[in-house]
Amino acid sequence: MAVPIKMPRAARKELVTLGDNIRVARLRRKLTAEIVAQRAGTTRQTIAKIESGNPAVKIGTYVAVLQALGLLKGWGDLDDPVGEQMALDDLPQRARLKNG
Amino acid sequence: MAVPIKMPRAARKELVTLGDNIRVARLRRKLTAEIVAQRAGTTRQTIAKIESGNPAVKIGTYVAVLQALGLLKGWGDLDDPVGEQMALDDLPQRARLKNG
DNA sequence: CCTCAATGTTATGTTGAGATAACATAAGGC
DNA sequence: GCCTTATGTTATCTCAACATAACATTGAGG
Repeated sequence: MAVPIKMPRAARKELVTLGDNIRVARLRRKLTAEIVAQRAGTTRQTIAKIESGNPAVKIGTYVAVLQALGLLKGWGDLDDPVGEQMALDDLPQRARLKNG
Repeated sequence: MAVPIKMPRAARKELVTLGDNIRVARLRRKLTAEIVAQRAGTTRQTIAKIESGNPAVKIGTYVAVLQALGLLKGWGDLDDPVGEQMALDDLPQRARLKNG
């Protein structure tokens, strides 16, 4: 029960992919869900949720699991196709809509 | 109040980086937090939490925000340094500890 | 195969995430 | 500088995520 949550297909698919990758990484390392759970400070059941792509899991738990598997480095670096230019310092601190 | 949550430094840092990247992407697109929140089906406050790297946010919300900014594609594809080889099909379905 | 550990599944209680709302502050365009 | 509005901040309430626990199933190895 507890149908995971309503989400756009593309988004859900991406989470399932991430979950699959995490599971593969875990099995490659021959680690049980229990062990990874302990290392990440969570439970076996939550690991299962992550590996199944359940969107209702805190990102902090995801990150802890990635770290437990040695997959964390550079994870937060998403490259933006839109922004070849402009770093945070060069951007306005606020967005302003058209007729403001 | 509400100190975000206890986490390893590296993990926290990675989340802050992700949040920064999301903020930059939003500002580049000249979108207000309010607009992004609507598109992602959440609230302005939660967008703020994400951009500040708060680990206590559901990953589903993160994904929805990434999608709202056009940053979703390929996000779930993390490359595992350990596994040059072996796909999911070739792996045992369960991990088995040493003296099993 | 036969065993046992790893995983699936379900139930329950607690705690905090997140929605909602209201007010304060400050950035940006004019 | 003004004025508008994006964002910061705080408070309250609800509901579900997560931990815990107990039982069922199934795969990996000997």
